[in-house]
Amino acid sequence: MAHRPKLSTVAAAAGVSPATVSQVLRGTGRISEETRARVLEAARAVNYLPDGRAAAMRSGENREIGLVLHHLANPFNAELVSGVSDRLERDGYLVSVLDSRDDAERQERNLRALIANMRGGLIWVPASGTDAATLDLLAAQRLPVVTFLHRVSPDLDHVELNNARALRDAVAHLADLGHRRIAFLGGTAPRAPRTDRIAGYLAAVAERGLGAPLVWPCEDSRRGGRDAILSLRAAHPDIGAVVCNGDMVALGACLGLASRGERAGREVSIIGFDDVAEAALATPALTTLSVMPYDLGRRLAERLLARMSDPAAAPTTLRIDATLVPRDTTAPPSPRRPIRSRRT
Amino acid sequence: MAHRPKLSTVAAAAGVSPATVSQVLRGTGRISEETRARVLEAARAVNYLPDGRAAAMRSGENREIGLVLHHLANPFNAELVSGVSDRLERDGYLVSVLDSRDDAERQERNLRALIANMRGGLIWVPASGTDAATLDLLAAQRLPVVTFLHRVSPDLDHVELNNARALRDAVAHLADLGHRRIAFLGGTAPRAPRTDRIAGYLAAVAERGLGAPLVWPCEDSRRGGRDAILSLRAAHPDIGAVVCNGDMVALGACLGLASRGERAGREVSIIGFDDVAEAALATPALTTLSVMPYDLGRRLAERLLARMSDPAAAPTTLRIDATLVPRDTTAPPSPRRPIRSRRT
DNA sequence: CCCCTCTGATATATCGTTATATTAAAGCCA
DNA sequence: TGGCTTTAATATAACGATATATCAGAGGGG
Repeated sequence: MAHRPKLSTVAAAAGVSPATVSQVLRGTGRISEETRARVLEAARAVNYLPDGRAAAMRSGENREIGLVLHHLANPFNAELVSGVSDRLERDGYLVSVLDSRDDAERQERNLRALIANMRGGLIWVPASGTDAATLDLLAAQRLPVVTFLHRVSPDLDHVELNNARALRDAVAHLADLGHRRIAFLGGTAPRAPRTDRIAGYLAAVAERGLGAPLVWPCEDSRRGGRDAILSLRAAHPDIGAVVCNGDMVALGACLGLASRGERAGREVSIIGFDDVAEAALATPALTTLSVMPYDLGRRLAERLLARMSDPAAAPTTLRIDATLVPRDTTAPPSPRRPIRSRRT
Repeated sequence: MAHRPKLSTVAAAAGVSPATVSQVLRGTGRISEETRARVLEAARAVNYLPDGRAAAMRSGENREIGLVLHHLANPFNAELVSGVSDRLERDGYLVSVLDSRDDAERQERNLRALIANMRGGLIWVPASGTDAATLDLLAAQRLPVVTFLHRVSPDLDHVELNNARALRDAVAHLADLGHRRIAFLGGTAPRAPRTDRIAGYLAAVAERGLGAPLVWPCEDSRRGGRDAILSLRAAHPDIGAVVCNGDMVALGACLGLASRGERAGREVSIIGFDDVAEAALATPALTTLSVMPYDLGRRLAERLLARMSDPAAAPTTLRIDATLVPRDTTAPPSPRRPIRSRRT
């Protein structure tokens, strides 16, 4: 057998017509038990797998879902992917993941290829610099889309975090511990998730009457966080607590403190954002704002399924609250007061 | 316009036949400059994107590549994905990533869906428990495949690491520093990459005439490494150095030591495997066996491209050497002798 | 002035499925 | 026995693109 088996291969092997094979495999139409068995056996024997493209083209159905995000290496995203996949695979969908690396041009390429090749639906964390042309393109394809984190259009279903509230909670936690000078650390982009967080941070600092706010930008990565905490410590030794724009930044900051012989939760209190698996595991364990990425993925998937089943419904927005998980990197500001590690 | 634009939509808009539109977009046939311009303008105006499925079906070409691996959350894999994608996107392919989570059943489902929907090629890290039926299925589809890490068939192109040699280098490095009792930490599966590493480890220990070897299994994750180093320290306090089955295990082991108030490179020397980005960044910086995952991804991609361009060629095997990168978690076994942090 | 080539466009068949229409055979009832 | 329903299978026409064949008209040469 020189080529891959197709419907007619199975038909020939079973001695029936291609139409019959299709009906057997799809479970439609009237087929006698005897031919059904013969067809199934033949399909198994030649290792037949249907060509989903042809099937999808004819039937109009499509069970492929694209998931486009920024940065696969971030464990938050890895957990999100698991949540999305588990939920959608349960309904027989195939989820393929693309990493735009937050580059609008790569994202555009990826989306074009994705749309060209799979027509089911899209879960999308838009990259910075996403332009209107990309949105027009998506709209024209009538593809069910759910955006996450960054809203790019009022016409698309959207899921986002309640960032302002989360930051308020974080600042409140630190203020309750007795901290007066609290900085916000991380990010550089002047767009929605980060600006919302900063707004929440500034509002909370003002409400509580705390010391002058300080926004200290850095790349959102472990390395960025490590370098930033060092420059921050050098420039503002009086900062006693830091809320970070993500766990990777926070863990990087912990590393930075460690390299100075200091320790998060002693000289400086640190709060992350995301609650990646590593946060509970680190030493000291990271206090962070948990959004349960796996569960979030599931909810994103369900939004998309809802959209696919009713393409005409009005666009929805879902806002998810983060909950503060106190661990060992936050403590009262008493100088030189070591804390005992709480096991996790 | 109620539906997504297709070739005939563009044709109508430009006042030409669908065949002409196809020729313009594909750059084939003879088309006057004037109609070409009109067609391109029309395609842009209606936001046309070709249906790749129909095109692929007719032309037999396919520019979709699947990448199936174990565990997206491991940064090693994230870097690998980048390398693969960058190389293949350069040639106009779409790479979609699936995570089998090392579960043979999920892998089988994923592969079936993948093969059904995309017909270009596959880069595959087979899960444990991959069975012959899966291999038969793949073989019957005549899909170009490159396996990575785990060889499952002599008929498929394969890329693997020279694990035995890498472990030998690691043990040699520790022995040269003066260590006598060295353990191997990590993994549980009794299959190829790990058994090769253990074999190399045992051989090196024997050759060097070191103290009794010790294989200490654990889950290959940060958590697994952390827990394992604690139980290992408790059971065998005389072990002075550990070679780990991956950087995640090694970094976990460092965390475990830290939670005891110890430090990798002081009480115990630790060597990882993979050289993920975090390794150089951690405090202390992790000594590890580097395989340059990004570059490795590129090489995998090139293997696959070669296979796709010549499906009849004999299957090849590529064996990649890891190089030891000494950083701060390895040092002479002198008790209580702190080492200076080497910046990276 | 007719035949031939060249150009630029269109008509048609095809890829591998599935949905629908159609047919062949069998069973039933009067 | 003849018409009518029921069952089980097949024939046929799409889906949206591309490859190939075809065609109409312009220009050129004898």
